[in-house]
Amino acid sequence: MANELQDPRHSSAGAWAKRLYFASRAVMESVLRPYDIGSTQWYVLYQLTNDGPTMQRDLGRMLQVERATLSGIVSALVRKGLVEQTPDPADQRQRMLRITASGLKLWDELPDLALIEALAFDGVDAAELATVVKVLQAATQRLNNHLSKEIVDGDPLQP
Amino acid sequence: MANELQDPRHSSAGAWAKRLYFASRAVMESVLRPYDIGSTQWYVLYQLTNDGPTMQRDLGRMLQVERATLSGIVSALVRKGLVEQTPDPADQRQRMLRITASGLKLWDELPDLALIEALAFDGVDAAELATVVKVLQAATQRLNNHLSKEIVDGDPLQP
DNA sequence: GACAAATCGTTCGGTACCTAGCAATATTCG
DNA sequence: CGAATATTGCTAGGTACCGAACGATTTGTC
Repeated sequence: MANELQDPRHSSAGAWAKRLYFASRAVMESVLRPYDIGSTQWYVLYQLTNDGPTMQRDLGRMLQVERATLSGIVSALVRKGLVEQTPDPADQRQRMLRITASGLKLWDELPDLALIEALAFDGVDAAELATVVKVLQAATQRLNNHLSKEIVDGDPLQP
Repeated sequence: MANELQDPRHSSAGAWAKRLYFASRAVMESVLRPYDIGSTQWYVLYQLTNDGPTMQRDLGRMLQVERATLSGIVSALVRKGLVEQTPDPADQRQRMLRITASGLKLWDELPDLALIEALAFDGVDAAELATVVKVLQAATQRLNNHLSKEIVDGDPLQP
């Protein structure tokens, strides 16, 4: 992101969004390290445990992650024997993901990561939190809009 | 981050922080793609152009990036011939980074990335923006504190 | 002066993210 | 029906991040 410019940048909301993201990931990964899984792998296990077998395609949408990315994450879990990946009989293009017995066993040992979110925003005023969500959401949308327009119009940042 | 849980998570401030970070990076990278450099590589060029030759050690602190990470970024820039890395005569452990003529030439062609930050938060109320920074900063700090304590106390999330 | 400790950069292995392009399979439409 | 199109997942190659371990060098201390 290169957001640590002296000027407006190192104290900007964007820079803090990045820092929070990395701090949050660092906590999750330090908690998960002993179990040898990463933060997104954790979510896949969460999903498969709580909602049962899921199509890889649908999981990608829930996670908002590209197919290529999820492909790597799933293959890591399959390699570790925690998840089973089988072709869907109805549509051979799709893959069905299912947690294995070994995956379920690991899941039961895992600490509750939801506490991290609680820890981060503990005691913050609800109205302020709502403002944060509103502003970040709006900013994200503006950037994403810009991104789509760019494809059509060329690069508006370079007049 | 695995922050897209149905429950409180996919609408939480933490999840939006992640989304904003990635949206912001996506915009930067789409702008920089034609020039074949990444967002952090851009910052290194920015620094070397504006503040002159810099120690790799100091650059790491400015960017708040681990030595291992910066090492890779610098070697990518050196490979592309944009940056020159030489040992500091005074302290042979340290490396001095300097932009090359070719790097300077590229820099002059690059669009102004500062506009991205402006675009994202355009028209947002200043007071709200201040709240966002305050909350994100506090949350980051809580997580980082937790991280340091964890090393001493073991894992407080797992009672 | 010599040995221990700290610092700096690199390499290695891992996670998570992306685009681009490919192969296999489904679907749509003439 | 059969050809064009869309969807799904994969690989390859790139960026950006981390921790751990290693070598080289400097600093601190006895």
